[in-house]
Amino acid sequence: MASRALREVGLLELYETIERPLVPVLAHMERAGIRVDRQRLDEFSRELELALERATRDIYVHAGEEFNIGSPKQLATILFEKLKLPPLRKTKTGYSTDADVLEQLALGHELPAKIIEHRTLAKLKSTYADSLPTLINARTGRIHPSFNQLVAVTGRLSSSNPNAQNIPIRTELGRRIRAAFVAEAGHRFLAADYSQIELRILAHVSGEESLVEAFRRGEDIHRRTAAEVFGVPLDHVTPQQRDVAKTTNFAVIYGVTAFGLSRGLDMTQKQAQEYLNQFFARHPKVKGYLTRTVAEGRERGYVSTLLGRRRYLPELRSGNPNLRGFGERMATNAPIQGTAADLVKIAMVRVARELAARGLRSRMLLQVHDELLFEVPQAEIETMRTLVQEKMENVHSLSVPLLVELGVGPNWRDVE
DNA sequence: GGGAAAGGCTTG
DNA sequence: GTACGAGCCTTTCCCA
Repeated sequence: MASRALREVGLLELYETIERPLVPVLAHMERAGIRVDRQRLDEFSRELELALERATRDIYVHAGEEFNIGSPKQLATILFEKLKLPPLRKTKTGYSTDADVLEQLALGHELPAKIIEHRTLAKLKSTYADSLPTLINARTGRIHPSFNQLVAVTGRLSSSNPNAQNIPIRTELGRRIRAAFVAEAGHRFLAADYSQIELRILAHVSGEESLVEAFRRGEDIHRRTAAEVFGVPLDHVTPQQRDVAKTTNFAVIYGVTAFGLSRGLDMTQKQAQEYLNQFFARHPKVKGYLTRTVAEGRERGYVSTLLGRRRYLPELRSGNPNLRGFGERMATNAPIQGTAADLVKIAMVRVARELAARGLRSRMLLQVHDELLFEVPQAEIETMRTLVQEKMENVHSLSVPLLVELGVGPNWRDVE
């Protein structure tokens, strides 16, 4: 019987208290769906079309001929054969033309920047502005994403048809897509985000005092890291130093390598290695935690989250150094990403339970890994602010506080 | 004509 | 040779 097998591997509680109760919560979210403003997207699509036509004409002029801009193969021929620009990186089948490469090439020619612009516009148009309206359900007038519980190996959810977890936010143009996700008349969206949840989990599981103390004091964690790594007082940290520290912090969570960090920071591998050495010198317990986690994974064959969720990693015993390296990065990342996923899922179950128990009309609509989005009747806004923040922040007691940031607004872009 | 692979871009 | 986890789009290739 399944529950006996789960009990034997210590996963019964995870199943009974998190995964199974989550099923009806996800079902409710899928049935609820979310409203998107078709007119707004259609209008934006027409604007994008005009911008694409302009960009296309520009590109043909700079290239000296017409070609299919959507074809990396044809683009590579133009850039690296016709225009003799330097090929910076290879793919399996030819020369890479990705955004990183094009940004470098843009320093020496006008065409690459135009290609980037064209790709940005084409992406927004095809994936979002033109696709989302086709997914509007005729009966509900809303789109109904699927939340997949059995896809991501770390325990995260994924989302499809559409993927509601990669709606643009980083650029002004992209945020116009987000603005088309609108709350029902008489309602507002309430967005609740965990602040720095993965770094807080790293602080907790490693026991690293400098991180734990910084979070307890409510400090800017990247600034604090910069001060330590660069050996300067907190108020002498430059924005550039903070940026380096921020990237380094993420690199550690991702399973750090000097190579990867050097790419992220646009510096030599040697310089990146020096930052890492300095980081680990100042954070010895983080170093110890990472080493311990990999060793344990190698011995047991799997690594675990705080709540016992497992990721099996046979790669850790591979004789192939490349494969083993992958395994080691996955081993350091999975417990952190997976613990965050566990905590968010628990919070979802508890918030849903509270909504039902109190007969509230607010509905949970989306989960984006460390964020929950609710549709809230005007009259319930203050109640929901308090309820959601309390349930999320107190989901589990750690050695550092969990902080949730709230925003309210008429659409998913303008929540503040 | 259709499916799979490749390359690329979006997000946390 | 490399950052961790996903999904969707267009082009290209290959086979029936």
